Amino acid sequence: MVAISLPDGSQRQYDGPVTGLDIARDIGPGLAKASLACTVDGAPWDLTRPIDRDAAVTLVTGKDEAGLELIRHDAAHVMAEAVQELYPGTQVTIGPAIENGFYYDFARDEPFTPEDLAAIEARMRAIVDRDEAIVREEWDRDEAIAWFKARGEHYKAEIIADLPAGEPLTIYRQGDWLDLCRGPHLPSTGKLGKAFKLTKLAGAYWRGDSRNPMLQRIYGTAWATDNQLKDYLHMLEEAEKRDHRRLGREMDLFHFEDYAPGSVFWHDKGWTLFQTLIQFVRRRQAAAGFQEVNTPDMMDRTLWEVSGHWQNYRENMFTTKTEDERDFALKPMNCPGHMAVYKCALRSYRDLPLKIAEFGKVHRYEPSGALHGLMRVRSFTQDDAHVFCTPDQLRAECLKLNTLILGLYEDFGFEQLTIKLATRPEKRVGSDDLWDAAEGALQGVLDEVVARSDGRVKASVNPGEGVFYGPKLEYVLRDAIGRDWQCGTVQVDFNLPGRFDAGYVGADGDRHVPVMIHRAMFGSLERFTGILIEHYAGRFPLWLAPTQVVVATITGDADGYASEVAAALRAAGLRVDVDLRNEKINYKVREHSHVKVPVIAVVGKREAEERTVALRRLGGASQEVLALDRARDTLKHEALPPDLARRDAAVPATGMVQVA
RNA sequence: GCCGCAGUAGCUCAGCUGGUAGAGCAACGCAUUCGUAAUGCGUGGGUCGGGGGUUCGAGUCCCUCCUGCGGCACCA
Repeated sequence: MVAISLPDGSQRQYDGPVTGLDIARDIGPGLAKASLACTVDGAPWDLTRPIDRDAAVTLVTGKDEAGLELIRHDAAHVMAEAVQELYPGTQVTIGPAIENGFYYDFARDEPFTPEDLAAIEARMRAIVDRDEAIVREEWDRDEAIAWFKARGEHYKAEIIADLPAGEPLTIYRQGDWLDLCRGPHLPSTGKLGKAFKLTKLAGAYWRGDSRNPMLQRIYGTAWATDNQLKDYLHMLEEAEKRDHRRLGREMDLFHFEDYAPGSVFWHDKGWTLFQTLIQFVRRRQAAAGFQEVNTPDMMDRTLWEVSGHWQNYRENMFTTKTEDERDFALKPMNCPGHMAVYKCALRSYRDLPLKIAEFGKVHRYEPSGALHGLMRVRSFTQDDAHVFCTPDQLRAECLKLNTLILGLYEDFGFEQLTIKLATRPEKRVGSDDLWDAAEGALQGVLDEVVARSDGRVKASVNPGEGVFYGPKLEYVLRDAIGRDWQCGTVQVDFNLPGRFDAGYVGADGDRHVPVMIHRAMFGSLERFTGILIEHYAGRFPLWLAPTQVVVATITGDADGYASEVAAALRAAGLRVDVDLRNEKINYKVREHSHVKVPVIAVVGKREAEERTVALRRLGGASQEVLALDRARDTLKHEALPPDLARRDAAVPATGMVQVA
């Protein structure tokens, strides 16, 4: 007897071994049809694999996340079968399910072409039509290795050889084709359905290591229903519409040139946005006790040797030799410059913590394949700072930085965060004792931050991902369409101050070495601007919009008044354009809406006579007619950056103009 | 850096197997003064990414370099 308990609490008795499919059939033909796999006491289990003991069984369908994953995994297998049918001699390697889809890495001398994708997809559909039974088999390890080797499947043989000995090794057979796989799988290829599509071709290193040969990866997406597939493809189109490279051109924010790969040409509007962000950070960090400095972009090699960059970061640095044979480097980081500022005076413990900030433009030679719009560039501006403090102050200072950073993100609506602790890398300076201390300090900070965050902040570890001089906390934020971006960092550094022979006089009158904390909040201002463009899809909140208001006339009669309106709004600090062109108002509204101007102030004869403006919000269909003074005050208030808005809210309004 | 793909007017793109370039939008000019997402007519604009080669002849074929796109690797 086998007793099966189901998720609804019911129990079923069977005389002997039973399969998930049997159980599903007993419950109903609809469920039998919909079931893809099951779990047995929580473990994934093939639908047709016998269960010979009492167990809790759950049936998995395409509606479950686990079911979708099965579909994607099977899609990978079916694709591999199709590829090997069409292109004999191609070796299979690995093919997992991933978010929204799957991929499979193949080894083949001939490159796949985009046209091949269509052929492969067609063959996949044929395999689904064949409805081949997918059968689980347990094989002996050595036999499996020999079997794959005999067929020239060297990668697969290598994978099996690396599997821990003693564990049962499972092979899934579908038709004439088979693959090593942990499973589970669908009962047959027909169950896969046809809601899939091959999406892209790419190279990928064997085992993810750039020293290994490059394989050919084919990506696809797969879903339980055609509608889900359609929705997903539609979502991709929408994401493309908010691509910052496209919006940057359409909104006239910036451009790139072939002769400066990875360096931005900011246009007036983009630079206005960029500077607005800098002003915002500047106010916030000044309030937190930072002083702002500026250090040279180019410094002598000897400085970089002291810092260790010349030895550890050279391949990322732009260097130059001058006529007099001196080596210089464009700064890839601001820390050595800030060390110089710190060191140029005798520091006492009373000066600590000393917080030095700089909107420093750094240059890094990034691999050509890494460049990507504003997101990955070779010259960028960091909202960088270094906190020099005593070891006793370290923890409290890290916590203060955390508060500052999280507060900043909230003002842009980024509330879901992951903070990763990146620990010591292989290539590093300093003793293990120092690394132990630094990693311990950050772990402690992280634990406290997570504990106090009400679940908004998640923590994880990135082993070996620290910088060569110290471990770091990486702040990863999630944007409006669910993508994660690493922006801020807090790095603890017990090394650089010593290398630079920096010191302070303690309360005991002796000389001590300070601890240094490196921090960036937005990280790269260029990249953060790109993230914001995509996050807001170009529809910036009023305070960030490069052009906040366009005053547009209906007829030439209103030109004089329009200029008056613009002057009044500009006097209130707003960024205003005037559109006096001899065009229809429809045309003007359409054009300014396309470039995402948040407010269009329409003025015609009527408004001129009544001294009003008709405000039209981006995306809105209606207008609001306000007296000019009223419109000015409303917009001025709305255009306040969040920090200044809070300050104003905290101070009872007096009707007096506030001086920033 | 590696794999694949691409580079034609400001933008989006067409240009079959080689026979010295085309559309829409934008721009400019003229007319139109028209109340909330495209007024009409007209005009100009390209050494087809750079260099080299094959050919009587190259946007089209070959080589090479550059840049971009999608991944991989790397990373803010």
